[in-house]
Amino acid sequence: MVRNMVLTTSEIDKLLDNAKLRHTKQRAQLAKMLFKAENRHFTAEQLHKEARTAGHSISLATIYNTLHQFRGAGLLRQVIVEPGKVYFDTNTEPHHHFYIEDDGELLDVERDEVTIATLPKIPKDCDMQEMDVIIRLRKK
Amino acid sequence: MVRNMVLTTSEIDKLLDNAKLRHTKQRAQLAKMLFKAENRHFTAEQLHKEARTAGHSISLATIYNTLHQFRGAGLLRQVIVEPGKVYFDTNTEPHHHFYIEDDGELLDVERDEVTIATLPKIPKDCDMQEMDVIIRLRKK
DNA sequence: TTCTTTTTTAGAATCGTTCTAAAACCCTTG
DNA sequence: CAAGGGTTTTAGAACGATTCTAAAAAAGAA
Repeated sequence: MVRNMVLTTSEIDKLLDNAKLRHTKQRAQLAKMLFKAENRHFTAEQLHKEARTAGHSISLATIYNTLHQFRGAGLLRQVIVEPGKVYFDTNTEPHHHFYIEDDGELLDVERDEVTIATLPKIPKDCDMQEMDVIIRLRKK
Repeated sequence: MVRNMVLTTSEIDKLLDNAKLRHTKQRAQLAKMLFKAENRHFTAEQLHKEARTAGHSISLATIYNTLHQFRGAGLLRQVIVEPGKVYFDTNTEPHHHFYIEDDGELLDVERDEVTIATLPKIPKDCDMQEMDVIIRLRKK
């Protein structure tokens, strides 16, 4: 996917097509906000506020619906680091996270910055889904 | 700490002393339920139900208060694997987790079953607090 | 015992998230 | 372009886990 700038209208059309989602104003606006050059971490509330600030009137319910649809389409990933709050991440490549507990900030850790030499034996009746590595930090 | 069986009354006294908590019926009952030979994972609700089944009448508020106090004393650790639900773990040694998504079950992974050869550079204004490794599994 | 402080408690409040059902929208087809 | 049928959006209610509140109970000190 092209991500070195804000997506053009036709790129958004393509993105929604690939995700098998109908084209609506709200989904296009959110896609445009989210899929830019830089990956980002955010919560539903944060995105809602940001959308309102940008002049888009999108209900919170639609934010949640759309985030889950984008996630289902593999465009977003969930990160769970704190009780009672879900972060979303536009970086869907395998990677890890720093979590700065003081201000609730998430930072990506590239996959090759953590080398995992041994993995435990997976219980034989299970398949591995994914591995999350979260390094919790505190400001000095 | 002795943990190869149910704690005796005097061991519970010692545990509460070390934690700098006053001795109350509820804290003693919960300590007795939690700190046994086997480490365990549980939520506040689960423990509440279990306490009622065991014939102890402990309010949910007290369960939450006590779990946080035990955690503050280093007797419990929190594990966050699912939005909107906190697990507690009696194993406070550094270790990792399998999380079986189908039934919400947590399993310990001993520290030495995962070898982490390289760690990322910690941002210079931060200290590492802890590292959580969660391996998500799904039943075949 | 009596006094003071701490703990427990039931229930209200809160927070993030999901649900509901009605209105708005989108996409045909005639 | 109008009508019709399926989707999407929406406001607000509902929900589940957790925290708060303020009053009653228990603990410890004197």
